[in-house]
Amino acid sequence: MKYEFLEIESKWQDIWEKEKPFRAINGSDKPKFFALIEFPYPSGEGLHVGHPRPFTAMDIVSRKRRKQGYNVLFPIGFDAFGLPTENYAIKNKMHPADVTRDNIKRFTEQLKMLGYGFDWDRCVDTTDPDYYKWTQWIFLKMFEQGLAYKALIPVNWCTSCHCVLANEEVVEGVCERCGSEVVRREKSQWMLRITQYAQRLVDDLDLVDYPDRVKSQQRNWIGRSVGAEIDFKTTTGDTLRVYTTRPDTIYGATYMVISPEHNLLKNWTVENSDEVKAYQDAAAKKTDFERTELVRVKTGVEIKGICAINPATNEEIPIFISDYVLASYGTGAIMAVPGHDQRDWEFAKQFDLPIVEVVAGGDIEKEAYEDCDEGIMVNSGILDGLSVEEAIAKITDWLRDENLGEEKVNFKLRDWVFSRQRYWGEPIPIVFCEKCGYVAIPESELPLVLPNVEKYETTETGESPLAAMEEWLEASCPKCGGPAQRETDTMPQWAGSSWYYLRYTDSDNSDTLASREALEYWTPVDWYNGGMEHTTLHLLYSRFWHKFLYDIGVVPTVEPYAKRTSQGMILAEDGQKMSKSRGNVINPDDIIKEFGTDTMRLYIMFIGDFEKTAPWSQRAVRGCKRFLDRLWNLSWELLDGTDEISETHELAVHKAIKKVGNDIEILKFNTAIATLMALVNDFYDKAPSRGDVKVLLSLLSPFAPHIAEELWKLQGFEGYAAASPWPEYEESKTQEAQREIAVQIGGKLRGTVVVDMDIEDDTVVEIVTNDEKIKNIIDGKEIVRTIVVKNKLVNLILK
RNA sequence: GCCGCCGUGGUGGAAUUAGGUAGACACAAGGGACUUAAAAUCCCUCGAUAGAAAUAUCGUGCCGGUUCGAUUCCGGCUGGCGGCACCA
Repeated sequence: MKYEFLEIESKWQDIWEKEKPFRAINGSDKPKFFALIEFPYPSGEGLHVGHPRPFTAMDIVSRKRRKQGYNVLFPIGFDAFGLPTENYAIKNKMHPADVTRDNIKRFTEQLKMLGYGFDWDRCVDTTDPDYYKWTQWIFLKMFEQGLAYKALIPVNWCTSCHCVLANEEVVEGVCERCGSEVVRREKSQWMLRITQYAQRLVDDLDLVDYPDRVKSQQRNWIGRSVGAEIDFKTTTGDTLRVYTTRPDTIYGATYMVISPEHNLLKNWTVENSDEVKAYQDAAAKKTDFERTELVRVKTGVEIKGICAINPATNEEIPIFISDYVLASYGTGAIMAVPGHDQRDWEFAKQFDLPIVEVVAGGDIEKEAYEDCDEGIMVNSGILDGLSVEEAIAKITDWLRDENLGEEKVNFKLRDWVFSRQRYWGEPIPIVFCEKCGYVAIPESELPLVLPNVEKYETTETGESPLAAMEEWLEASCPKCGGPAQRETDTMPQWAGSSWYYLRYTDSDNSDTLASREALEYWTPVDWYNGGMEHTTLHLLYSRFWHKFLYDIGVVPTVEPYAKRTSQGMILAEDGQKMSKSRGNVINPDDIIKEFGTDTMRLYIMFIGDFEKTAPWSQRAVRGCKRFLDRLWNLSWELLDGTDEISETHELAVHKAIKKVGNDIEILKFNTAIATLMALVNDFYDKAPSRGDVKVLLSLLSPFAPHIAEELWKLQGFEGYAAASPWPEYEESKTQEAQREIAVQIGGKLRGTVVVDMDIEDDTVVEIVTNDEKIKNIIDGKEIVRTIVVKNKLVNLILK
């Protein structure tokens, strides 16, 4: 009988469709396991080979957990709002909702073809009003708590998407999505106060099991730093407050700088106001990209006629405006310490300002001495002779006592720009009333359904397409009943994905986003696998939302995800990123058609270290197909022997159970598969019993579920391979009775001997020294030292 | 510039948890069997150099250190990848 993989695979997929063996049960007594993958964005291109890598990995883990007796929730859904769909709809003159429906249909078919054990009954779609009702509800709760607010701010404006972007969506000065130029614009935008959670987002990283690279990237992005705010008086009676992480260097502050956007001085008796104004105007015109990425020659203008007074030295120091100081960080003004800050040093050189050394140890003639952990304070009045650490403590106390400043923690994290001038997103459930301001629509009116519009093209002016729709715009104020205008911006794509995992626990609930009972049972997510590219986007955003929901008593846990892992990217055969424009995209459908789903699943897991990038190899796919062919040829006929593990293969089988089980837990799917391949090779050397094959099929079933199920049935084993308990090994049976150990002379391998496991060191040495070959080498020399590593080696040091 | 990760055969990658026989498993290549032939399948070889062979020497980016012993630990360099970046 031939291995008709296509027939076998569709047969089992039909059975799963009908019998729903992968359904998760609410209210079960079993221990729960919540496995999560990042739900896909249903693009027009369909699945690409990047998708199956994380999906298959978590499918394997889920299937193993089911076999281990867990009630497993492994759900799937679609993150379907967003720009690509809208752009595609515009281009092809379709409605985004229709495009979304078609794409979801295609994705669903493809995912089912890959044989994933998803609980399809809990499938969510972020564009479904029954779903986004709760996205809007969460927004209203945030608005209620003052965490959602509207502000006129300089925003990142994508010149191609005609839309604002969050800081997280701007990569190297261009739009993360389309690569177009991002410019600065002043716009009134809805904002979410994620900064209020900055400290907790940092602290609680200690509570979760994330890879270090993820934790450090989030910490880096949040950018916590400890320093002090210090007040500097000006000669015109103003107070300039600055933020510094190095208050100890205050005696070296020889000038001050304020950012061009800020007008921190009330008493503006500037002698050269034209010059200052011109500089401010020029800075305003620059994009962020120009301000940060281009030539970093320091520019600036001195504000003439006003000086600041250094509170430590009581000396008058000049004040400059310069665009190397950012308005958005700290207080928007700094005390410049050119001796110990390279940027200040460059500026001081440029403008011929005094550079004073206050920490000894560097050479401030050449460059600023920044890394002065070991330096000693000099030229610093009360701080002289102290270490930097001591000086920081002392000056901070002094500032507080003198009422000149205080310790202060700052974050790089900015509030989240939450509105988008696009059609295909969740409407923001707010109206604007002349009398009452921004007013929430009543909860009872949710969902606020996205209306059908004639034209949903973007506008150059930066207005949402909804703004052109009068029936939409006109509303009445829920507070005073007077005329009001609806918000026309929509939410960003990250909104729906910030809480979707919660919906899975109780996806049909119409009274609440999920019942308390379901949340108590299922959350937190036990294992969440997703891409590194979401570390400072989705992963951070959803941690923020979750913490908010915890604070208002909706969810029972502080953190959404107990454990996070990340897959590496799949590159094209040429080592380049796969992309349509390069024409090197691999379509999973083609692989499945030619080799079958099980081969596809195996290869994508065998390709290399799961956490690292790996290039696709069309040839190597054959190796995995060959493995399944060999397995099929070995075991489609009824085998001889008992249902017990045979004595012949006892060692190999027990070792395999241990190795495959452990490897799945630590994401070493490639070596797990290698172990299974080696086992089949063993079975070719010496015929296996039915029991040996039973274990093999059970171990294989999470990886290649269709063929495992088919062979399970052909052998007449009870029930389904997927439902059979995960095999157990006996530690004693994973140990060989004898072992080949290395014999080294002076650390160099000189031979091997076979000895009994765990025998006495003395006995091993005796065997080794009596070995013919070793004897010849030792002959005539004295053994000065003998090192024995049990079951591994003997090393003899000769003289 | 700062933070994190990585460098192993012709190729993808094992071994790195705790220092202990480097190259598992697979791809490609070469040889053989079967076949009219090809494909498929099965068997063998496969880091480099020398040798008929046994074997010897070298070999995990480079230099050095610790150690009986280093792919693994430490220091320095070099190349690559990812993130952050005028954040005071």
